[in-house]
Amino acid sequence: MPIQKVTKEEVVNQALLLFKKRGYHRTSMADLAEACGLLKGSFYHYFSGKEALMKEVLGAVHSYFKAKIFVIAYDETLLPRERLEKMLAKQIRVASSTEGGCLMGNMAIETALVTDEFRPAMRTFFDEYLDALAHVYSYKYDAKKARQMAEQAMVEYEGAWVMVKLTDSSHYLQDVLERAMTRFDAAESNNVTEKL
Amino acid sequence: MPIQKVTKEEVVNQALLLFKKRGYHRTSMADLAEACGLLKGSFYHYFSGKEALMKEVLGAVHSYFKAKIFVIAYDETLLPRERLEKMLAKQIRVASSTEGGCLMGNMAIETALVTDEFRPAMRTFFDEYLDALAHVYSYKYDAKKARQMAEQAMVEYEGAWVMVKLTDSSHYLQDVLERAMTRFDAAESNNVTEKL
DNA sequence: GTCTATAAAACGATAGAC
DNA sequence: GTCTATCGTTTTATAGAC
Repeated sequence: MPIQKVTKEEVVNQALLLFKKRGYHRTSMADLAEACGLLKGSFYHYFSGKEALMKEVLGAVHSYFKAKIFVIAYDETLLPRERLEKMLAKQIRVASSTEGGCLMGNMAIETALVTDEFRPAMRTFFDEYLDALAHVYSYKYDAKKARQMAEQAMVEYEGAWVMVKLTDSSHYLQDVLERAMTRFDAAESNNVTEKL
Repeated sequence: MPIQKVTKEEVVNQALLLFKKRGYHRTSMADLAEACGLLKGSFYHYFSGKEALMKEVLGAVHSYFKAKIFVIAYDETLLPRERLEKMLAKQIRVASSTEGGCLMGNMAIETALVTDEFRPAMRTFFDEYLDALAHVYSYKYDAKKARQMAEQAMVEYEGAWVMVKLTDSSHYLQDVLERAMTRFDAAESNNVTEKL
């Protein structure tokens, strides 16, 4: 009797952990199957292939961020400053809770120039991410400046993971958070400050 | 027939181009051989294997940056501000001149958590890079602050490539340069500014 | 002959797919 | 579990320079 040993959701979750830690090309279907306690052939019952599996993983990450991270930016029960801090802190905490840093950033670096398969999903993710950050900054800055601040926070965050992976010192991530907050607070200061 | 079709240097250079564009795991020995006009077996007269080849590539990149980029930071014929701008602009120009962005950053993301083989070489590279940037900032800031500024420029630069790869818009890199210069110039301002 | 860069063929292992 | 393709690697042979 075809009793399902693991749900599709669990398979996606295990795949997320492995892809995040070992990357796309270094993670084999056998690795994934073993992590789920399945025979590797069983995978094709859930997904049409490795690419389709990764797309589901990216979709799951996107859904999670939409529901748990991006929404914070629009939570009107919090002050804008609190939203920014909560958003960035949570994102750092979530990404740090399992090995591998930011899956979207990793995949962008590893696959963006090799295949177009994952690009649309990743672009949408980062667009919404930037929109959320820019929305918070827009309480203090005009739209253009808010967008720049969002982009700056984003590139600092992604770049910080490069250094964290090499050095194992997480202060790079904390510094990203602190600077993002400092820039938010600096809006009242002089023009020179605003340009930073 | 000891008539060399390609020199070892040319092999390393071709490998650099391919590894930069397609990543380590997506680049096969056959790909590399084809790019050099050789059969893949012939590679093993130059290198003991793929890892050894990559190590040579990383060494070549390091040597290039030492000779052409890092030295700018210590060039006393230039003003400190000019050094910073020249350094960052040249690095952006060099990395953008061929596909794939920053090889060191790409490799850090792709391999740092999977193997320790390349880690020491990459760490040394980024350490010297940070030292060079911090040295320039140290003309305007104390050692600790200069180091933070260097780290910020670094993470912004590496993170910018994530966005460039996804969006094909290079403004992310120009913004990194502009902000690094603005922070350099902001040293004379008030304390709030200096913290950015 | 000896040396060496390349070609050619084939190795075992492992990949993704079914 | 089996398939086929391809991976990195190894081996053998060949061709030209000394």
